[in-house]
Amino acid sequence: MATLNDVAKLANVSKMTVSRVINHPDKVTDDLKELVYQAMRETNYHPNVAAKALVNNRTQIIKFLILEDLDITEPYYMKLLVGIAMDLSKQQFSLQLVIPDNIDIGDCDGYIITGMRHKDLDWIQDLKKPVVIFGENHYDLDFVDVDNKKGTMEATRYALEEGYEHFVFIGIDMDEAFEYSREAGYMEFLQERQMAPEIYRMANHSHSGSEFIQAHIDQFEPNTCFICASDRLGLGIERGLQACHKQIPDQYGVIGFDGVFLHQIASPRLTTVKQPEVEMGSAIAQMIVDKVNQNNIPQGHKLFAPELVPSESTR
Amino acid sequence: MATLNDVAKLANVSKMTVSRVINHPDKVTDDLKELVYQAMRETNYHPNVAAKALVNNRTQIIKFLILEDLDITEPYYMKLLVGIAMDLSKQQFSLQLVIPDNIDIGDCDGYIITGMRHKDLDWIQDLKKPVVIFGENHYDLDFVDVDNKKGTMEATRYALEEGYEHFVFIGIDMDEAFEYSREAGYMEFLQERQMAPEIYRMANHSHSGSEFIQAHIDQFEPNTCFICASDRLGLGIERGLQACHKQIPDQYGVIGFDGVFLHQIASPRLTTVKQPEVEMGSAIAQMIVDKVNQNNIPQGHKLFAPELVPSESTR
DNA sequence: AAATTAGCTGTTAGCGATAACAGATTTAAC
DNA sequence: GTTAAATCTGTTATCGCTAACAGCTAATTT
Repeated sequence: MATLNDVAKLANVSKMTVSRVINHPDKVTDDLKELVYQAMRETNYHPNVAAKALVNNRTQIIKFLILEDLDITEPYYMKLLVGIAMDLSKQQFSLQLVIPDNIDIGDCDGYIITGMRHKDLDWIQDLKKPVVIFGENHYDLDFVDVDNKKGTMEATRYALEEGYEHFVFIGIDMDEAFEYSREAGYMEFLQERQMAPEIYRMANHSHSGSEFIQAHIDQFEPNTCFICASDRLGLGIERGLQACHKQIPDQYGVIGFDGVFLHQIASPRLTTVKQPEVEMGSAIAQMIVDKVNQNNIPQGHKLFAPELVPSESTR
Repeated sequence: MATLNDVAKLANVSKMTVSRVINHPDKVTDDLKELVYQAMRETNYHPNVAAKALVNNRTQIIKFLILEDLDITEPYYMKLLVGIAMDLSKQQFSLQLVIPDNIDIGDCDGYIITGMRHKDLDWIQDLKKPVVIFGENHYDLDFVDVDNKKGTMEATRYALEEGYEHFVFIGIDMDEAFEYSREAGYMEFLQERQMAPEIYRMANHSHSGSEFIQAHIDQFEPNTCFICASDRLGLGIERGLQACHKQIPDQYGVIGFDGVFLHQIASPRLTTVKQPEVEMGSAIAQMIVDKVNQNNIPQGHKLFAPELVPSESTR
């Protein structure tokens, strides 16, 4: 591998000039810059990450902490991870995956955390390195998330446009910001139209959705659309309706949330609110790298517009 | 952070001795070793990865290449990744995730590759760094995989023990080693008992399985058990049977393969051949690290015994 | 008992990069 | 035209660690 020195010799300048061309190009004349760029191309120069890390007292490592139970979330993070990993490597950072039962050893330059709950606030605030959260929160922690409220709002609007007359929200019984936002989007849309919301909350499992429907099917008139807080619940609702011999999408509609894998394997395929996972991953990566480079200054938050993907579970 | 120097001072030895205690403990007397260990504990010493990497001309980075389409495999690799990541970080390596549409920049010490197909052989053999494959192959490339043959063998045995009389294999129409091994396990088991195998191959999608059953249900007498090459196919077979109003598990049994997420959300829950993903991940990590440390010498392969997990889709 | 050897431990140099300072050159100012 | 200021480039030292060699002590040999 070519080093700074090789480039410097070829360009007939000092290592320092080459280094400056890379890190402070404004402090070098254009002539020299051209020379150096040329030499870099000829030698196929790529900076040595270890050396850079050493001299900057960095590790070039970002840790990705998944605080949720993997058995539940398994498919969810794969694409997010891809988005994060792609962007981090472009910036010469690598990723370390950390899950709870994996004692966290070794240093890093920053953390990306997902699945954060209230109880985690204390130790997260005590972390000495920059942190970015995936998932909205009200703690002044920088975060990236999908616009949950907008998602359910559009889902409800879509259900209305497709001619359903009743709208029931199937939520997750968790005391977390994303759930409140999803409920809020649904409620706000209905209230603007003088309609009363109807919300049920349950554990985020397909079987809870299925059992719930079978136990309460009498309460739900035909032409009802179920807006669900997750595809997993949506899948369960579909199953429950099928067990009751109801027609989807004619008699009942179902809309999920996430658009991560599960909606594809549902039958009928689930209309869902799809999250732009890869882009969100990139954004998180960008945010944590910026934060590392800018001395841990706050970055605020970024909400991504979800996309309603119509499929077979609605008309 | 404490450095070698800090430890050395506290223990009243030279940096070199401390370094030796870590890397060549046999070349240091026990007394000194104790002293140094004590000092390391007191200073809470952790080696600086960047410095180590720099001096060893390493990157301490392993790349994980996923050559398959992520939309298909999404949930599959998450736990494997966790296993790999856990073990790699223990050895002070970090992971870089690489997928095809992500130009692969930057150096690394070794590769873990999954989803390899025949056509990939050439460039993989040309890689200049150690490689370990996830997935069996006949190319003399070191690999880790589940014992595919054993898996379908046990699945078929289980179906027989549960009283099914006919055994049909639903395979994936891919010309790859893992598929042949899965078929071989099924065939061998039947042939030992003088029974004729019956194999159908199709695309690895739940919908292909479902359509296949609906088109050919007449060919399959009751008391047949379908041994599937994937949970995805198993799920589809279940759906097809249900569409034909057949009883699972009484009239027909279904056994999947993988045990990665999908079997849980099937209804009835799918009996499956579960792969020990996390352990396989650890093994891959260990293998690639050994290979890096041992100058790229061949490591052979490791097959992991799968576990048959009975559930609702068989008696 | 002197000479050889084996076994530890310490010293030096260098991995590839950068910050801080010093030095050289150009430009501006009087 | 000399001096001061501004701008650019090079030199030196350093980040934390380890290989290679040098140096020392203690054990072994003759």
